[in-house]
Amino acid sequence: MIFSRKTDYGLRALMYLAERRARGPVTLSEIAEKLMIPKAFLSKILQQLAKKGVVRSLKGPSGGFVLAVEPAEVTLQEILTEIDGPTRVFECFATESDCTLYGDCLMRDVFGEVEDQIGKVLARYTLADFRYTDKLPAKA
Amino acid sequence: MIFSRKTDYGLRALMYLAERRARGPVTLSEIAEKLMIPKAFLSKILQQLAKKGVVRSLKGPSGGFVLAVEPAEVTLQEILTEIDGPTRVFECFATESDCTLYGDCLMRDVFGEVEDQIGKVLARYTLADFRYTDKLPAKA
DNA sequence: CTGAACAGGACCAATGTAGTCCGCTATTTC
DNA sequence: GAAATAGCGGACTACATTGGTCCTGTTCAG
Ligand code: FES
Ligand code: FES
Repeated sequence: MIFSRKTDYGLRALMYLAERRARGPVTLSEIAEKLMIPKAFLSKILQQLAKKGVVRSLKGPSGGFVLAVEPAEVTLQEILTEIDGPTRVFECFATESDCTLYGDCLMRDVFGEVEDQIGKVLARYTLADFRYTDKLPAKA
Repeated sequence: MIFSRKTDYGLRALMYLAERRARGPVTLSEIAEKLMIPKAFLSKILQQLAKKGVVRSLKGPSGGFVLAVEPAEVTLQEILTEIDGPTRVFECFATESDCTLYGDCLMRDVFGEVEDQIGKVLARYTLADFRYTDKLPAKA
């Protein structure tokens, strides 16, 4: 019951890209380094987001990644769905055998409601609500 | 992002116990068989719930498990927390190194809000809202 | 043409979940 | 006070998912 590390990485990378959007493509290496995310792993995540059209990727020298959407136009819900698939909260494990035994089992409804509420919250925020602030760590 | 099978098993077992409450202790074997849950696994779950005081366990012949609380007094939220721990939805993976870099990172708040909403829904239902109905499968 | 940069497939490691086994202890019943 | 019954609890295994690596392309600016 937790969003994956992939989600965290992806979201933070998008924040970073949102901030640099005007300044042209940002390389994988830069993002990975600044955000301390394993490069090869982040590569997969960005590839995935590129396929979904959230970012655009440019090959070759002076290439990199650019945010392909208006930060204010893309909700957290959309992002999380694109990274990790739809937010599912419950799966009836009795399905095959005896879910039918429970004609009035409320679990379906309760957890459906839970999913709706999660969706509602996530849909209220967009990338524009998040800022990557590049200040130095307090401890330094 | 899904509630565990353990949760499903535990919840269904509690429903069953709620239904049989008046008729004295129910053995592990009976619950496991009726609900098609691996016996040894269910044993662990019920042990856990026994320690938390949700069920009471009686050893020896004619022993078994009895629900120790009023079905209407225990919310889904409490049950799920007792089975799987508090519902956490997000964990900042940047914590040690650079979470402090993001003084105004909203993730904490957004996901906190998500957790609140989940809690609210789950707190609205109690065991009494669920019924274990022992009818035969439609297909039979 | 060359080197910077992403693409993508195969692969590996760590983690957590699901599930098993077995000897131990408590309780009842005779 | 046996013997049978039922839960306890620790150690263990199996499996799936997630997190992460590596290496060989392909594309493209200069
Ligand atoms: S038994 Fe299938 S949803 Fe409740
Ligand atoms: S960086 Fe830690 S919560 Fe956002």
